[in-house]
Amino acid sequence: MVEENAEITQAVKVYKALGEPTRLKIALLLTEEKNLCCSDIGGKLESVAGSTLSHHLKQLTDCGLLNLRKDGTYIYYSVNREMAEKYAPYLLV
Amino acid sequence: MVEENAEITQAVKVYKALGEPTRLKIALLLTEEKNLCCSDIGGKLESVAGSTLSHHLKQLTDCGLLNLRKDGTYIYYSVNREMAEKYAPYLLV
DNA sequence: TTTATATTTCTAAATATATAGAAATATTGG
DNA sequence: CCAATATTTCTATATATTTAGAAATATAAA
Repeated sequence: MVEENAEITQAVKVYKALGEPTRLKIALLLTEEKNLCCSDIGGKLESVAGSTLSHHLKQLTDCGLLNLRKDGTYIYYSVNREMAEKYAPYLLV
Repeated sequence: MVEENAEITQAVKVYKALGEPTRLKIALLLTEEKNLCCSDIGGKLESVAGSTLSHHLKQLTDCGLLNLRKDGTYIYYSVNREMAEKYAPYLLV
């Protein structure tokens, strides 16, 4: 019998985060170009409201796929390579 | 500007399929034990209706992650290793 | 052919998710 | 301090997903 455990819960979170077009694009963007902030990312996607973007970035960071670095008013995001390698090396060009 | 293309659409499908606990468990089950049929799988999961299982298996096969082989009344499923290697080698123990 | 078993399709309901506007919070620069 | 900019939180709505019962379909075995 397969059970729900922390391992599975974690993997599901990561794959759920990647299983949505805007979020997958964000992850791909950040493998090409490191350290983009929320509004940089918004500028590279077609018409996404800031609040929407914020929710997507939260999911991507909550599952551990993105790292963030605060610098003043800005928050710079980058892909956590260990996580990408473990769950989705597809992301890593 | 990041655009929606066939590549991204395909990857989103795969990750969406894996981003749900029951489906991830099915995928993991099938990497351990090849060629299980729908009801075998049902027997290894906790209380999932046949119709529900059928929908999950459809999503997993539609995105290309599972192969199927019909044999009489049964349909045997197995993981498509190329796909798993490309998108989610995490699955492959 | 009838029966039993496996799987799918149809349908409906409950739940979850994506979306964005408005207000709130945070930080920098003037 | 005040104004400008970045991001988040709150709230609501539209859409999508998960779920399963019942009926339908398919195949094999008696």
